[in-house]
Amino acid sequence: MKKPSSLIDVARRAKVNISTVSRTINQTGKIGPETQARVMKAMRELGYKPNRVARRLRARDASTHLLGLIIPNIQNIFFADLARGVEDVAYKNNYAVLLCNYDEDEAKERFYLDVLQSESVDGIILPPIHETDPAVLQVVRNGTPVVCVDRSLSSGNLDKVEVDNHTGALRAVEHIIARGHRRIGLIGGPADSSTGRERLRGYKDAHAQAGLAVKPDLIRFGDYKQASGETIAHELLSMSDPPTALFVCNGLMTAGALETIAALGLKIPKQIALVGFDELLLADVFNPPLTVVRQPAYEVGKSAAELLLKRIEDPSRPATSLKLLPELIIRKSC
Amino acid sequence: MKKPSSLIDVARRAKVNISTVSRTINQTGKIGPETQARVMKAMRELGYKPNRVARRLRARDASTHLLGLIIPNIQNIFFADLARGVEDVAYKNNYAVLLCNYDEDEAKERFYLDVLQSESVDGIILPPIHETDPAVLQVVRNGTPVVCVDRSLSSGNLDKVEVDNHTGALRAVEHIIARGHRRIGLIGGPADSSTGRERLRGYKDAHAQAGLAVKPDLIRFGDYKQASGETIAHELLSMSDPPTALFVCNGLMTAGALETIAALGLKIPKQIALVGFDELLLADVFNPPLTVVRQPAYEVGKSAAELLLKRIEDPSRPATSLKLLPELIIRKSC
DNA sequence: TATTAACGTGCAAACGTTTGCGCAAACGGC
DNA sequence: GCCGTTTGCGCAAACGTTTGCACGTTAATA
Repeated sequence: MKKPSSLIDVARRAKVNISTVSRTINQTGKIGPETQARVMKAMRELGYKPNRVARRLRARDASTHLLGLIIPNIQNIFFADLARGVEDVAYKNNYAVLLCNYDEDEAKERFYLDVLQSESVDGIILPPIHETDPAVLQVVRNGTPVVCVDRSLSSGNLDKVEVDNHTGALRAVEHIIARGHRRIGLIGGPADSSTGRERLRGYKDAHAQAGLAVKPDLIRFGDYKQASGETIAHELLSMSDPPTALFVCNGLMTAGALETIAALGLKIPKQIALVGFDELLLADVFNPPLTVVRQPAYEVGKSAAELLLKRIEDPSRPATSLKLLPELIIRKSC
Repeated sequence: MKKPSSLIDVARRAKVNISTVSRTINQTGKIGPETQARVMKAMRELGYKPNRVARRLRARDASTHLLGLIIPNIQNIFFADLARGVEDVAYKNNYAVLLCNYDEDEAKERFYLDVLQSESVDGIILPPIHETDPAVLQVVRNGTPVVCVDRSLSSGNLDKVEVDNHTGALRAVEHIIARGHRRIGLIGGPADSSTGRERLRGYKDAHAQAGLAVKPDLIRFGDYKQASGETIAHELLSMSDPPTALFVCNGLMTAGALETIAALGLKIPKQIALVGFDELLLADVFNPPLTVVRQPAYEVGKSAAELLLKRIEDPSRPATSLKLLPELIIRKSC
C-alpha cells in the first residue's frame, strides 16, 4: 500500500508550515498570493488529495461532506429512484453518500445507524422502519441531522418529505369505484407503517364518499415484497365471492399480483381490474397498460437531500415538512 | 451535537488505561479476566461505540470494515441486484458498503474513486467505465484491493467476476435463428465496453455458425439507457427492409424497444420477435412473455464481495477470474 | 514620527484510536 | 533462594487534519 502524500509532504516541498497548506486548501485565513501559488504547485506535483478520514476526525463539527442514506430495499425501484435523487443533489454539492440497505430488518437498521454515526456523517436520510423507532430517535437526540422520507416518525419535529399517500389512494379507489366496481380488494402495506395506514385510509374514505361499506375480508396486509402480492392476490381471487378489482399498494406487490392473475388466466380488466401504487418499468406497454399511482420518488429524494443540506448548514432552522402529490395515471387496467 | 463517549471515558470509569480498553475490545494482548469484566461493564454503562473514523485514521493497514462499490446506475435492476449481492455478504462479515453511482460519467467516476481512497476503504468493487481506465489502474497501483465486475479491465491481473456475455448472446441469437429469422437487428451496448463487444461477438458468431452473413446496417450501438433502446428500435423498424427480430443487449433498452414496438402497433412475435438481455420485473407476465437472457446479477455481486474479502485478508493471493453463465429463458416473444 | 491595525505565517494542541516498548509482579525451574 | 520468563497493564507516539494563539512585518492613521 503506497502511502499517499500528506499535508506534511506538501508543506515540506513548498517550504511552508502545514497550517499554511491547510489554509490555502480551505480558503480560510489570509495567505499571500505567491505563497499560495507555491503551495498549489507543490500539491499538483505531489498529486495531493486531502485525507477525508483525518479531516472528519478532527472537525466533527465542520462539514465533512458525507451523507448517509438508509433504505429498505434497493431492488425496489421506488427506492432506487429516490436514491438517485439524493445522489444527484449530493454530488452537485460535493457530498458523497453512504448507501445502506436494511431490507426491512430492524437489526440491520440498527447496525447501519451505528455505522453512520460512527463514521460521523453530516446527516442521515431514511424512511423509519416504523413510526416510533427508538434507534432513530436516539440518533436525533445525539444531534445528527436527520430527514425522514416516505414514512414518518410520530414524535420529534423533524424535517421530512413524504408522498401524499392518502390522496393517492383516495384518487385511485375513487377511480375504481367510478368504473363501477363495488367489491374492491386491497393488497395493503404493513399495518404498522405510515404509508400502509395512509393508503388504507384513502381506500376507506373513497368507499365512505361513495356510500359504500368496506368489507374487512377484502382487506389484506402485505410486506411490500413481490411474494406477498402473489399470495394475497391468490387468497383474494379464490374467495367464493371474489373482488372485481384490486388496489395494490406498491410496485413489487403489483408485480406479484400480476403473476397470480396470469397464473389464474384471468383477463384484465374484464375479469379483474387492477390499480397499482408505483410506476413500473413496463407498465405503459403492458397488456393492458397498467393504471397506476405514480409516486414522485426521484423528487422525494431530491427534496430530502436539499433539506438535509440546509439543516446541516443551519441546524437551528425550523423543521420543514413536505408532502408531494402522487399522480394517478389512468391507462387500461381499470 | 452531544459528544459520544470515547475510549478515555471508558478507561476513566473502569479505572484503567485506554490501551487496556482498546485491547479488550479487539481481543489483542493479554488482559486479566476481572479487568476485562470491569471494562465491559463500563462500556455497557456508557453505551460506548468505537469511532470508526479514528480507527481508520490510525490503522490504515488494519481492516477498517468498509467497502466501496461504484456502479454505473442504481436504477438499472442489474446493478441493483448486484449491489444487493455485495451488500449481503458484506453485512454477514460486518462490513459496511459505501455505494456510489457514477451514471456512466467519467468525471463522476473519478470523483468517487478519489473519495473512496480518501476514505481509505478496505477495497473497491466496480465495473470499469471502459477497458483501459487509467483512474482505476492508479488505484490498483496504490495498493487498494480492487475487484472488477461485469466489465473487465484489459491490463492488470485483477480479481474479476463477469458474466459470460459471449455465450449468452450466442445462445440467444442461435435461438432467434432457430426460430427461422434471417434479418436480426442488434441493439447493442457501447462499442467500447467489454460487455457490448462480447455480446456483439456472440451475435456475429451465431450468424457465422448458421452460415448467415451479418448485415452491418442492422447493428446499432446504444448506451444501455431506455431512451437509446427506444430510438434505435425506431430506426431499425422504420427501415425499408426492417429486421424480423430484435436482440436487445440490456434490460433498460429492452423496455425502450418495447415502447417503440407498442407505439408502432407491431405484434410480438409475429411482426417482430424479440430477445432481451436481463430479466425484467414483469417479463414473465408480459404479453407475450419475454424471452430473455437472465444474468446472475446477484451472484456476480456476491462472488465479487467474497473475492474482495479474501484479497483483503491475503493481499498476495493470486488473482481469480470468475465467469458466470447466463441463462436463456425461452418464453413467447421469440 | 509614533501608535495601531492588518496581514502573513508558524507553533502546537486536539480529534479517538492502535500499538511498540517498558516495567513490575508473579511464577517456574534449578 | 536466584534467575529468566511470562503475565498484565501503563506510557506515549503516531495517523493527517484543523484552528486558536502568537509573533514579526508592513501599511495606515493620528
